[in-house]
Amino acid sequence: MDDTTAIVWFRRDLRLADNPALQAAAEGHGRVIAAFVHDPALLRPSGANRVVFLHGCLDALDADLGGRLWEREGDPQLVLPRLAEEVEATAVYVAEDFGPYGVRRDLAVEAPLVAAGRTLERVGSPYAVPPDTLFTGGGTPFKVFTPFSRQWRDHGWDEPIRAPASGSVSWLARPGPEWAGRPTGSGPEATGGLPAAGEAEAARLADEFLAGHVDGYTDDRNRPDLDLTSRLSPHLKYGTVHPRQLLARLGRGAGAHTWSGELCWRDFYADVLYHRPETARQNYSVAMNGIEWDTGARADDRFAAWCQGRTGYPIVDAGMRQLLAEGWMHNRVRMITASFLVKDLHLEWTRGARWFMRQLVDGDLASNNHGWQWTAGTGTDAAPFFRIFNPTAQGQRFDPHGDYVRRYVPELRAIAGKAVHEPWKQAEADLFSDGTGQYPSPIVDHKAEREDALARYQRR
DNA sequence: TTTTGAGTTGTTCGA
DNA sequence: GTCGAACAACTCAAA
Repeated sequence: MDDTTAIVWFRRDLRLADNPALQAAAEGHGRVIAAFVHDPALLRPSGANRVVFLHGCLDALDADLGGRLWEREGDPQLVLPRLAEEVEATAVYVAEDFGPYGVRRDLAVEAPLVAAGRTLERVGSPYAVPPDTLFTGGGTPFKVFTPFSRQWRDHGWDEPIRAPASGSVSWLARPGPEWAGRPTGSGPEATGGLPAAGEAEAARLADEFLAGHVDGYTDDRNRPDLDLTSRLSPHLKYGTVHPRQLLARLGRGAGAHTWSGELCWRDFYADVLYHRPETARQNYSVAMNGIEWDTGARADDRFAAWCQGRTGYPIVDAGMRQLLAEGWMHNRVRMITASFLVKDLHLEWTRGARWFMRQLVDGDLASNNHGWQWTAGTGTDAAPFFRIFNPTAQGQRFDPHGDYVRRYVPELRAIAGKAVHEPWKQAEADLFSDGTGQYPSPIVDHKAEREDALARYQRR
């Protein structure tokens, strides 16, 4: 350790434990500054939900640092070099960002730093196995999940490192006077409350999940009514926990294997997006570019109905309303609602992906947009595009008692059991007996739209 | 180079 | 209700 100053620039790694960038900075420098930059370019597309969650994470991090988190607002390529000069830092440490914007931003930040005789040190990443690590025998990036996952498991990951003991890092106090305040997000915030943020909360969720529901995860994960998933996705998004910390604690059971596969999907899609950054907006499979999507006034009306959870298909509406209420949706229902937008309403996946990104507290560009591409049949999945979810059958199968639907769609609470998935079969008097307002009739006929979707995909 | 097996998560239909 | 086949045809990855 020498007598120099380093900046640890926190981005989506808002934790002290198992943080290699922080570790490297503390080992190499006598003084360390913890910094976070509120970047308008990232703030703009984020909905209020993620901004609120982010602020919770920053509050927790600042508390863990004894009030020594330096926050700034502005374009990082201006803010970071200025801060480095102000505190005479010789290096800025970050966890590497592999997203399309992150790669560009970090190069733009690095140039002026280097010009001033400083360095940008990329140490670690938000992934168990970072992008650009695994390749096929032919040396190309993987395009299929299963062979990627085999190599991912063979490759393995580092053991987590502990948080530095308190007092072992010389965190510099931030200067007064106090910073003006954080920029807030745009748009409405979830009406039903957002999940708790911060590293301690992530650890609590992990403890709870790994001690309990992980065992039944293989089957239970598909049941939105039971809601036995880990709820760790927002924490993985903001790095209040690293996947490595979770993988290190997983047992050998079937549930643990299935769940680690979800972490593998996260790494896979990050790898795919890194190698094909344009697929954040465009079809991964160019062969699908000819698919005809609906546009115009009727399409806009249908899109609005979908967003608000008023399609007349109960499981779809329950999911979309859960998203509005909580900024989160159960993954099975994400697939059902996505399939409905693309295959029943014939709207382009990018519209749905943007709406999800705006609402989701865990919204991650790679996972979200490539999940959408999987549903739309434009993505990495080589499987048949005629896989079209039947929203009624999916509801009956995965919400077998109708509890999930009734939780989020009050107009249907008068219908008991699984019959709630087919409200159009109810006598009108029974349907609205509790006076909670009118539930819409289905805005489209699934059977007909399924045929239409098949035809469109064949014509492409 | 050629061959071979496989590809997250499904639906419908008919026996 | 349960079960198996058909749904079309292609691309990927490894042998």
